[in-house]
Parts: sequence; C-alpha cells; structure tokens
Amino acid sequence: MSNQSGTQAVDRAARLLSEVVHSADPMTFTGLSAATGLAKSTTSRLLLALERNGLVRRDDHGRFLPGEMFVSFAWRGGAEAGLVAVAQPFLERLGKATGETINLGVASGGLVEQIAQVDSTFLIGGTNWVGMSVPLHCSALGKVLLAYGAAQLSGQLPGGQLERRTDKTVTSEAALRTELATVRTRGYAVTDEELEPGLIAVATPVRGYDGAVVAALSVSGPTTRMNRDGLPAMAGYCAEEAAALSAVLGYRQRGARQHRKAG
Amino acid sequence: MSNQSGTQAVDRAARLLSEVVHSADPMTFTGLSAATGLAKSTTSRLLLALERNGLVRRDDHGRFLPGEMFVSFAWRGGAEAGLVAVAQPFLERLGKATGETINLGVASGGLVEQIAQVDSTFLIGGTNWVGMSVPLHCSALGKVLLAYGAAQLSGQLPGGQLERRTDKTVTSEAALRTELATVRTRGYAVTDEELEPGLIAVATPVRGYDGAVVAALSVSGPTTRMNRDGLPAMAGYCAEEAAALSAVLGYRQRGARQHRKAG
DNA sequence: AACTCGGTCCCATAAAGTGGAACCTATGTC
DNA sequence: GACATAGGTTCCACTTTATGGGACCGAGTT
Repeated sequence: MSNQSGTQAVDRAARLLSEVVHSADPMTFTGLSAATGLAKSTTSRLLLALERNGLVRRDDHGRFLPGEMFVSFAWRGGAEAGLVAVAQPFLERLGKATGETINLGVASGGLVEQIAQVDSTFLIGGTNWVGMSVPLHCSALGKVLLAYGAAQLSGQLPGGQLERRTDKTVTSEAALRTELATVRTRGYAVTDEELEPGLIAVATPVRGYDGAVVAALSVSGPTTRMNRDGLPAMAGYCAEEAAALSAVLGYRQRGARQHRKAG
Repeated sequence: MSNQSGTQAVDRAARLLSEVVHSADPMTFTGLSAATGLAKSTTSRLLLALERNGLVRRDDHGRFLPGEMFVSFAWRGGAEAGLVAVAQPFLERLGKATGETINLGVASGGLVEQIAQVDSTFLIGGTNWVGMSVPLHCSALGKVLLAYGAAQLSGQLPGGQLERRTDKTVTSEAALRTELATVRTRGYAVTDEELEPGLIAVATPVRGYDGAVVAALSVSGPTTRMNRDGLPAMAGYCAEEAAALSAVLGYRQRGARQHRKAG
C-alpha cells in the first residue's frame, strides 16, 4: 500500500462501511466499534456521517445496514457489469499460480459466454476469447454451468445428439448427464480435446449469495503442457479462487469466515 | 442537518462517491473535481483513499466507477431487501402532501404484496396493510402492475371471470383489459370501491433502470374524503414521487437530469 | 521541441479529527 | 417505582491530520 497519508478519517469510515456491507447480518454499533478498534466517539461520528450521506442506514433496532447508495446501485443493474472487475484479481492470481489461460464464463442463450480472461504466461497459449461463446456440452465452463443448473441444454441436433466438435466430443445426451453427475461429486469439470484438438481445460463453479451457481472459472492450456495427471492440482487451484470469488459474492460456506482483500 | 462537525473529509469523500455511483456514465477525475468543487490535490487524495478501500475503481481510461463493495453488495441480493428503505422517504413525502394512506406494492404470486406503507394523517384511514396481499384486478396497485406487464393475471374463476369483491368490481377480463389500456395512456390507475366499499385509490408505476415497471405506488382513502374530482391531482402527486423513486433506481427519463437528495 | 492536459506529490499552515469523560435514554431487574 | 446496565451521543482541550497552492511528471498534440 503505497501512500495513505492524509486520509485517516476516510480510511476509517471505509473500514466501518466494509464491515457493514460484507457482514452477513446487520452490525451493531458496539460490534462495529469492536471490529474496527475505533473509540466509541469516533465510531459514532463516522457512522453519523455515513448515515447522513446515504452510505449506511439503521434498521428498527438501530443496527447498521448498507444505505441508499448501495441499494440504488444494485437496482441500476450494476451487478452484472461489475462482476468482471470484481473477479479480475482472482483470475490474475489463478493465472500466476498456473501459468495457463484463465476464463470466467456465464450462461447466455444456450451457450457459455466468456466474460473475462487472463492470458497464459507461455508463448503457446489461447488467444483472447472474451466476448466469444462456446457450446455448453463440450467446454469445461459449460459442463460446470450445466452440472449445477446454471444453464440448460438446448438446440441440440435432431435425435438428442449434441454437436460434434472433435472426435472426442461427447455427443450423447445420456453420456453427458452421467458426466455431469461426476462433475457434481468431484467438484470440477474437465474437457479433454472435446472442443478443439490439443486443448484441455478444467473448470469450477462460482456461487452467489444464495448458493446458486452464477458463473464458472476455468484453466485451459495445450495438452502438451497440461499433463492429465496434473489436472486435479489445477482443479484445486481453480476451486480455491472460485471459492474466494464466491465469498465476495456473499456465498458463505462453512469454515469461510475471513474476507480476503482483493488487490 | 443537525451536526456535521468533525467529518469534513468523510463528507467530501461521500460526495465524490455519490457522484460516481449516481452518474449515468463513468466520471472523469476532472469532472469529479469540478462537480464537487474540491481542489485537485484533495480530490486526488480522497479518490485514492476510496479506491484503496474498494469503494471506487478505475476503468481502462482512468474514469471512475463504483467499486468492489458496491458490486459485492449487489450480488448478495441486497437490492430487494433495500427497496423499502430507499422508497420510504418518497412515501413519506407523498403522505405529507396528500394526508392519505400511501402504499408501495410489488407483484408476488399472482397478487400484489404491499411492502411499505405510510399511514393517513386523518383518524379515519386504512389500517396497516404491510405484508398483506390484494388481488391484481381490483386494486389500483395491481392494475398498474398489470398494465405495464409487471404482473400477469392468473387464478381467475372458471369462465374467465375475475373474483368479485364488491358490486363495483370489474369481473370481466375484457373490460379489465380495456381499462388497463386507459391506465397506460393516462399514466395512473384508479380503483373506485372495487376492492372494498367506501375505499378509493390511485396508483402510478415505479420503474427500474431499464424502464421496466418494478413496483407501484398508491394513495388511498375513504370516498368521503377523496373527492373523485380531486383524483387527477392526487395522481399527479403520486406520479411525481413515483418518478423520483424511479430516478433513484436508475431510470432516466428525458428531462430528468437532477438527483434529489432523499432525506 | 514546446505545449497542454490530467493527475500525483510535497509541504507549511491551520483546520479538522480525536478520544476520554460526562451525559443521555431505553431497557431490563429487583 | 427506584436502581442498575448497556448502548450511544455530545463536549471540549489537544494535536494529529487534512488542506490546497504550486511543483512536478508522463502522455498526447501541435
């Protein structure tokens, strides 16, 4: 943190605000004072200032909730637009850890739309796929979205057959459903040259506050580098960052108490 | 504003934040400096502090957008829970202006759920209806929600008949559809003793950022006081506050530039 | 190369923030 | 009903911290 002189009051107010916003249930005055270590009088002054400015409000029991400005932002549909920005640090960390291409994808119109990417650190790597969509059934991202009900299969060829992209593509809906069950128990999806020859990928689910899967995070690279034996480790890194991102989106898993600063 | 000593920096930072959050498109550094009247150096310091704390972020052109904390809040589903709080000041102002009972309603399971209320200033007035649901077809709130596609008719009696509540209730679906067209052209809905004898109400639509109607705002009172000739005036007040609330939710109508401070 | 634009850093000045203690209210508790 | 307790706010002397003018810097422009 380079330079934080001349902003003590703002920093402290922001800390209070962060507690209020990131807390699962309404914070009390005393709780906030304790959590931030600020004197009662300071806490009071800062909270009054935040309240006056619509950054926090108090419920009928005097507890603190995020204020009008947050609600207004949420209603403006800022959530979708901001997901990429919020997710970026996590993708970058995953990129550093694996060296491979990282993607964040959401379901959109029967396909997977890739909404963010971090490029591989190697010369041989993926091109930029942001804005591109890939089929659900033969991408790791898509399999995750399907497995957890964030997307539904549609538009398959007549006869329940799925589009064949390579000779390894799973084209039978029944076979796919079996694989999706595996994804759920194992916690991650794999696509091994099913979308494009020489391309292998793993993906894990990103959950929203209510536990619903809202996106998927993937690591993909050439089969020449991403050893099949090493996939579980890759999936581990991927799951870790996906879980951290889920936490920021309000998903509370047992044992996940601490917030990590995204920066 | 009672006491705002000892919080200059926080107030200024909040003003910057407010500009960033409420602005339709990303603010520039210079724009923010100008909008708040703060010195360049002060603006810079405060914005850096806000950025450091995840309250704002910068896009690729260095312009300012609401930060991680806002996006995180939005993804946590804080929007719905907060609507009542955000709306409250508008309801109160409308209550003061009209003296009658004010309600905010949303569509929920084929009915109108009243989610907020301000009581009449008269002794004769409505009881508290918060949490109660009323039918769509014979309440002013419901007619607005139907007229603007925020709710669909369902559960009518066999034969396309709508439930009769009073002898004035519109029970024919065709007649109702005609009335809904009137609502759309006129901009407000009326229920004149169709739900309960002696009860008259007007309602207007509340829109979200994309223009979709998300809720309805109503003024209701006894027919002995709410003169039928006075209804258009009542509807005018109602529409005014509904528009102001819509603006806070990000709806941008032509000519609506200014934000009003809700407090 | 010189200029402008957008933004950060530096530093003397004084204004604004700080926290301990007094002081309120509500809400139990006997 | 009087008394204790917890949860918050206000006061005020002290001094830390914010302020803004100007220097500075990098990236575009002419």
